[in-house]
Amino acid sequence: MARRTEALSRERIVDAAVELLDTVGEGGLTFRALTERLATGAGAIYWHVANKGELLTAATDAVVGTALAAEPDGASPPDRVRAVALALFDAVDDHPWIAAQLSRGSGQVTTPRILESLGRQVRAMGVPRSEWFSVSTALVQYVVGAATQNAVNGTLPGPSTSREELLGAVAERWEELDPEEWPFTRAIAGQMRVHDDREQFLAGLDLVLTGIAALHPGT
Amino acid sequence: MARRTEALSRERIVDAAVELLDTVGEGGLTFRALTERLATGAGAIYWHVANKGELLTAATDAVVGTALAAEPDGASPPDRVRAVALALFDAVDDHPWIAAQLSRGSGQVTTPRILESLGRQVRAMGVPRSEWFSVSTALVQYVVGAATQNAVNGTLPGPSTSREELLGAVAERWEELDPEEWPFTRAIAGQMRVHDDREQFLAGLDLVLTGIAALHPGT
DNA sequence: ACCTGAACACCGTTCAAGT
DNA sequence: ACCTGAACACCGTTCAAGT
Repeated sequence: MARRTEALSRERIVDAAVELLDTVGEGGLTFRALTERLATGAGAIYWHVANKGELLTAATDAVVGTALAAEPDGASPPDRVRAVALALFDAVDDHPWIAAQLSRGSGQVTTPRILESLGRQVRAMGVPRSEWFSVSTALVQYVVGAATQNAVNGTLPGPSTSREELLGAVAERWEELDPEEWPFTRAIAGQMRVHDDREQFLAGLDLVLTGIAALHPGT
Repeated sequence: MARRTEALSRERIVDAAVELLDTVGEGGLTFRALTERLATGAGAIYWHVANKGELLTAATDAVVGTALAAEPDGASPPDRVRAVALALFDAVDDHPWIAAQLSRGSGQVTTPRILESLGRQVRAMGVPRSEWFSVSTALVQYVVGAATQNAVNGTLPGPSTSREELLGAVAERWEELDPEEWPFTRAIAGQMRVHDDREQFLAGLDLVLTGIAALHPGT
């Protein structure tokens, strides 16, 4: 708290950006808000950061990097895949603005982190080398895709809405669809209301892991 | 071409928005550009559309809706899953701005279309009803996630760059990484250079489909 | 080398006024 | 009911000037 006049640095700028994104959302990250928060001028920020896009990429990379920094816990390679996947899932859940970011330019920079982390487990599972690329990429796509879409579902109405209300609202909308045109979606609306996001995420991951084990039985 | 004075309508506005997004990209969709293209004033557009967000959602929904409109071709349910998945894949490939959109508010509106289309095939595969939600959701997450991330990879440098140059650039970046820190990513950099996106997308889909068949053998 | 802050060009949205 | 277009508030970025 006593850091009145700490030197401006790229790191402090990125930290402030993450804070703003977390508290005020994507629309709240503004150079004016940043200058105020950092008690400086706009030009000072531009000295350390090329533009807003680079700042968003750096913020995304910082958060994901932290989430994946620890060596993944788990007795077996599939368990470690689950650990990595959950770490990312929780990071996106805590910082929903990451979702849109990963579907933009930031993905180019940040995805390799996820690929490296998951890929090592693919290798450890004994998948033949010729399939490393295909299998690890598919795994990354499921994990990032699922985590991302989950965050989308979590941010429709006001920030005060509870998880149950949110799922209930979606379920209600689904139940009002024309049954002629939307038979399947209507049939599962009830389960939307009661499902658990993390469990569902892990269940989907199990499909992929089972598929890997079946199609590429390791050594 | 002779439609000099066609009445303004929500549909014409959305069509113009899609055109702008396709040609000038996400940053090119501007109310000024729209008014010029439609030869009208800003207020006229706001009469038919609440705001820019709604316009983006409508544009996304229109494109995805068209892509999924046809009954999916295929002899078996898995084949029809592949048909639906490829239709979406190609739509995102042709309109890369959809990727970011699906990771934002538009997902809420558009995802049910994809869920319905894929879910019907899940049902046809004989997956027990209690697993419909879990399985269909996971499938949607893989398909949307993979299609989305693929579009991210396709739009780094200028629009003139060829597919090979693009993959080559990514592969090069990966090959320059520190091998101590990035052993796996470096090991697969070569395959990044030569892989085919659609094939890779289908290979990943096969992992999921195989997992479904293994964990939820139908009737 | 690093910071200040006014200025510029541009954007989404509104609204009184028209038909 | 639908359209016009000027006006408003706000944003990202630049840059001459300072230290």
